[in-house]
Amino acid sequence: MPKLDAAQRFKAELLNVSSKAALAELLVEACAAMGCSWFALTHHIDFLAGPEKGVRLHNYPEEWVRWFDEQGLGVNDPVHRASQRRAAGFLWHEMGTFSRPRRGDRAILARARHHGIYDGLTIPTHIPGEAHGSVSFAWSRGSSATPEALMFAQSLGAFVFEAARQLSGGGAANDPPRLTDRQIECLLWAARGKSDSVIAQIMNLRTDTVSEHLRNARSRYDARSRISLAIRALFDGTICFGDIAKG
Amino acid sequence: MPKLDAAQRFKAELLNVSSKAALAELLVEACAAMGCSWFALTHHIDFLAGPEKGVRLHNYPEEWVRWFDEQGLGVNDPVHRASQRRAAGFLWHEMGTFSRPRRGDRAILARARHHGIYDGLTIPTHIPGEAHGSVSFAWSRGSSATPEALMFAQSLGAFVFEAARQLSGGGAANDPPRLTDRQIECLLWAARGKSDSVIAQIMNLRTDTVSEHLRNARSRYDARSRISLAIRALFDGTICFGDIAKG
DNA sequence: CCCGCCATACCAAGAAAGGGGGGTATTTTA
DNA sequence: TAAAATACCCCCCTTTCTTGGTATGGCGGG
Repeated sequence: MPKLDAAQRFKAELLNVSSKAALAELLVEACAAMGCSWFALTHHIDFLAGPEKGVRLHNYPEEWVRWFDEQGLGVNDPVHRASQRRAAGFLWHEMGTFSRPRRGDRAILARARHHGIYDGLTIPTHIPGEAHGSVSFAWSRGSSATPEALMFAQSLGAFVFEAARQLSGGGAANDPPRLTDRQIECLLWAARGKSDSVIAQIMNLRTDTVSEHLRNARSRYDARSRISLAIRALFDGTICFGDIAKG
Repeated sequence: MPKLDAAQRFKAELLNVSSKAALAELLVEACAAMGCSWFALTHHIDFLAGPEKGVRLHNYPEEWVRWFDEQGLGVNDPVHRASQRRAAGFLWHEMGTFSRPRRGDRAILARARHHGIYDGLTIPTHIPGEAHGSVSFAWSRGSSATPEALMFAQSLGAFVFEAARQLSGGGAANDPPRLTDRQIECLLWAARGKSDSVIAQIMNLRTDTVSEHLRNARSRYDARSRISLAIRALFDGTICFGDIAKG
């Protein structure tokens, strides 16, 4: 297993990549260093735009990817789902300890094995309001993802992500709508399930004023319902679960 | 500089910490391994109101912290600001290359030096919609944060974050309600902002059936509104942002 | 200095949607 | 075989969303 200084050489090269091809090449090298067969990088910029806008790079077997795409999986498979709820990297075979399995998950994993993909690890990375993604490395039959590999991948993951971020146009791309203080306050109460009139009582305002704040917030997010508003604001970090739970 | 296997031992211990004191002790050890003087861990679940709700752990000089708090800094200092817009860890003295300095930043950094803090590095970590945080390590005069230390810290950062997350009650959820397939399907459309009648058209059902599914889902979550339902289901992982974005 | 822009707060009316309550009847599954 | 899950139906009230307004105070550019 590679040492820290190997990781550092990768890091230096990652920060200088100028094309997807170069990035892919580096990831192949990382695979070699860890003794695994495949890598997959997803970097998806905008909640609304879907994954087309980000970077998607991998060397998975074509048939597996075709099946995966045909099924309309994408962010629906257990690995991606788990990566949305974690800060730290994880081994696929330990996923069950922190992510609740869903019906159909086993079928997906079985299908992956059918294509030779037996085990793997994933490093999630998130930047609030900008991009979310992950880097995965996958092993074929006979070998499996080790804690050592996880450590190595963990030290690289964030830099892979930064490289992808640069390739897809950098951080300046999309800043989320800004809400005013009052709009956020109203939104938080709404996210707690309060009606406009109750919010008005709480905030000592007229009901119409509350409606007005939420209306303006919706229009800034181009959201037609308060539920879309809440979820988009949650996704981009304008509000967070802690804010909501607090009330 | 420590090797990857040292990082791994830290990781194993991090995942087992049961108190803030134990976590602090581990971070002191990490400092020793890197040759730095101070660590600072912020894990803010609530980032408008300040860090009271999350975990805040550090061994900075008391006077520095007192000044920092009195100034009402918090997320306003250059390091924290940079950490909100980065996925990868960074050295403080390289911050200028990716984060535009703000008026007052220099004064803050000068003040830190006045308290002995000359250089450092920070590893940001984020989980969309849940928590934002960072781990920093700081060096006193004469030494400085090196790329090697950054690599080491990067490999640990996410696990430190997960440890803090567990301590603040984020990770361990008591078993959440289970929704049926149809309930989840309806909920996802609702979370995308669709009305019951529209959902019914999409799913080829009567409007009442959709309302029924959502009513049952609400009752399982003991939620009075669909917005509470959606947010709680999001929080416990029954649905995730990716699911919602997909539609 | 005035002007526009924005945040804030308030008002009203009507159409659409959500939520609570009561039902019935199949099919699947444990 | 009993319990769920699924699908459908009704009524009634509340809430949300949309579309029109008015008015105040702050802040920066010309």
